[in-house]
Amino acid sequence: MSDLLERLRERGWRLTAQRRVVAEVLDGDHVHLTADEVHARAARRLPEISRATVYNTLRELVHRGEVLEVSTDGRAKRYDPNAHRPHHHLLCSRCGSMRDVRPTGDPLADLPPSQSFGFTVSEVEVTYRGICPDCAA
Amino acid sequence: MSDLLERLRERGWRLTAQRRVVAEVLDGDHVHLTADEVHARAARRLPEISRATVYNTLRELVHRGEVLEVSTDGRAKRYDPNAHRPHHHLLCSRCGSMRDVRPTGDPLADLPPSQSFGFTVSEVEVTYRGICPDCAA
DNA sequence: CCTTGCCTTAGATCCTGTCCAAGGTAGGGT
DNA sequence: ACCCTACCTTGGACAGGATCTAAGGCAAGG
Repeated sequence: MSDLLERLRERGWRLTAQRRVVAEVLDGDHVHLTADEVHARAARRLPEISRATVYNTLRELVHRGEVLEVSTDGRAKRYDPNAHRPHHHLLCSRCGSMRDVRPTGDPLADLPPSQSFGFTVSEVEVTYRGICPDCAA
Repeated sequence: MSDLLERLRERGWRLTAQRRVVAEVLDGDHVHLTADEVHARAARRLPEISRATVYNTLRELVHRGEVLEVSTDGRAKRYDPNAHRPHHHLLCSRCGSMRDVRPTGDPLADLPPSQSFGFTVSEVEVTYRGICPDCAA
């Protein structure tokens, strides 16, 4: 993700300490953090960073297609830095944690035109739900 | 859904005017209403019904498997009375409206065991996103 | 028809996320 | 190297969705 910042700057993104830290946090563990978790981690390196800035930055990264926003059943949204390789998610119904998965098959192909009801379909999201090893223990 | 109330009463559900009205609202148009929409419609027949009761009743219907709860990307959850026939959803990214769809193929079968990461997977949800005919117009 | 325990209610409260006005700063221009 | 100015950041207010609470209401078994 080091080139991410470079790429964005070329597209006219003003590079600030706050944005750098947010990007670095996302680049880190490749987990799926909530906005508040991103804020907490960013604040370890930049204590004055505000929640609003984290939200703003995440929103823009999502907008620019650099980060994926995944909603998790009414809990806080999670942010997935793995935006460039198509994949789906495995969600723990108990604790809300997630993992990336790459199922076989193409669900978009599984939607016959007769089932489109006039929608212009552009995206499919597949969510597998279950109990994660930690919660099962 | 007329037998729904019967079924629930047999399982020890106390039958009240409020619960009856909520069930009737859901049974109606087979659309996907939000909790507030359910409340609004219920209030047309039972003006004193409170939001809390609608939420309580919906939560229980979901818990008992009689109604499906579908989250829609940070907007209000929607409630789907079509809980007994497996299907998936088509969601308008602009207005949040939904339709049921029945794609071919079984996404659960598309998740190889090597991709389960120790989760006990019990459910798959497929969400097709796009623009509905009304919003495209 | 009475009693009991489950329901309902209004309103407070919580959680996520967005908005706002005021002050700060990156970085192009000179 | 320094200034400007447009863009960013900030904290706190705000909004929407959903849950919780304490007090009173009522279904339905006895």
